[in-house]
Amino acid sequence: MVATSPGSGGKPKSAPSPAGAHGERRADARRNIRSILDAARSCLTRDADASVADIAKAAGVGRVTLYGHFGTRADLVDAVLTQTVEEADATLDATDTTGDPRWALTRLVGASWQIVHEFQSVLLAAQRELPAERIRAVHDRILRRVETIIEAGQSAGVFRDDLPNRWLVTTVFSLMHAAAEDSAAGRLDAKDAPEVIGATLLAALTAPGAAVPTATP
Amino acid sequence: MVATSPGSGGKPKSAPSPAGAHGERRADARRNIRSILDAARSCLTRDADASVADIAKAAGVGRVTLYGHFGTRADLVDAVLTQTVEEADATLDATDTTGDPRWALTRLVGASWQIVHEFQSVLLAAQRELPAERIRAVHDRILRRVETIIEAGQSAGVFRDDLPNRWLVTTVFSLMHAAAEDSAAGRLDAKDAPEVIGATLLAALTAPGAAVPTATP
DNA sequence: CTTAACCTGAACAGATATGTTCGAGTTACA
DNA sequence: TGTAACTCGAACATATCTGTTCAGGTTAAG
Repeated sequence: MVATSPGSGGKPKSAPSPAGAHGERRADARRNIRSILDAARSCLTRDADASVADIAKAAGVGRVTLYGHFGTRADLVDAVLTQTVEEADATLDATDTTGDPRWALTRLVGASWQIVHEFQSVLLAAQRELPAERIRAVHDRILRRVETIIEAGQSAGVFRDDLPNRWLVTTVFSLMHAAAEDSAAGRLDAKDAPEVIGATLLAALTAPGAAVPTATP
Repeated sequence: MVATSPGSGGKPKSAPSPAGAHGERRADARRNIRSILDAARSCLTRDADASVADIAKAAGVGRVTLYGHFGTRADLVDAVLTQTVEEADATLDATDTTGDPRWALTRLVGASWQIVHEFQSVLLAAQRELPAERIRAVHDRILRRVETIIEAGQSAGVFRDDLPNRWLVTTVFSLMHAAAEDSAAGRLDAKDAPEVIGATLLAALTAPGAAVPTATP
């Protein structure tokens, strides 16, 4: 037996917990986990259906080793998604979300676009393997960020208040990912995307009766 | 041999063409094709990953019979998608798209919603099996319809002209399907959807500097 | 009625994954 | 340097689905 603790007798799936609790693995193990995660992201970015074997090979690691760290393909995909989203979240941490909520949103879109665009395929893989609620949960922090900006805009009277906020958040995400798809299909130039998305969202969030803001200053 | 003409020697896939050209099949064959198509739509609506065996059983037909009519699972999914979209297109034919393009669009959204909502899972199945370009092609007529309304709105000066039209079309579709997902996840009441989508789109399509229209008269 | 089209279940062929197990070899680390 | 953690490849065990073939039974249609 490698690392799977044979404690409980249930399904041995998705519980390769190696040492005690976490983080106390050997140096080479940690190194391999990194390699696997990197390779997985790289492979899934190119092909959302990349097999575990492909990923292991790309990581320069045996398939068995991979399964020693990730009990299931789904676990691996989950880990990659989580890591990627956390990275995006870190980027957003460095983004100014103060001032006029309209430009705050514009900045947020601009900062997110790169990652949404590049790792679109990872999300696709997740959508095929993970339950929708899980994906939603992973995005929770980012979702909240968007909601906060929307609420700020509503308080400031520059964003509409006549639709459910959850829907407005959905709108933001939906258009970002739609742009990523259009970009992948060659229907939208990636470099134009942030501006296009921003312009669309700014209008979409404007209250009926109010004027759509013209351009980001 | 059942119906597959052994004419050419290439791959016998996706070419179960039975009789001469088309339509000249026996009555029971036509009946079964209908059953299969209906069952497939029903099954795929509940589960986008429904197997061919499930569909055949639901259709009250042997699996072999199914393969006699549809060379491949992909062919079947394609047929179901095509039929569904054509149905939607027929509905849109009965929809008034004259008059103010803003309300024409609202009406179009309202007429489409029911089908988009109900058969969302069929689209999902198609996205897993068919190339994106094919899906796009199937939607061609509907896509064009939307584009026509957008152009009309631009000519009338009520829709924005500062973004690529293709993107505006994408926006319309994206929000419709996002609403379907939100609805399936219980985040949006299906009966509110047409109004919510319409209100969002009307704003999104408004030109910078102009006022967002208030409500459908 | 006669025949060719059609249907049938069962069984075969094959691909393609995912996980797991094994025995033996490395490597980190105290 | 000893030992436990870790890794390796290969093979095994499923599983699951897609397509295909067969041999014989129905049914539509002229």
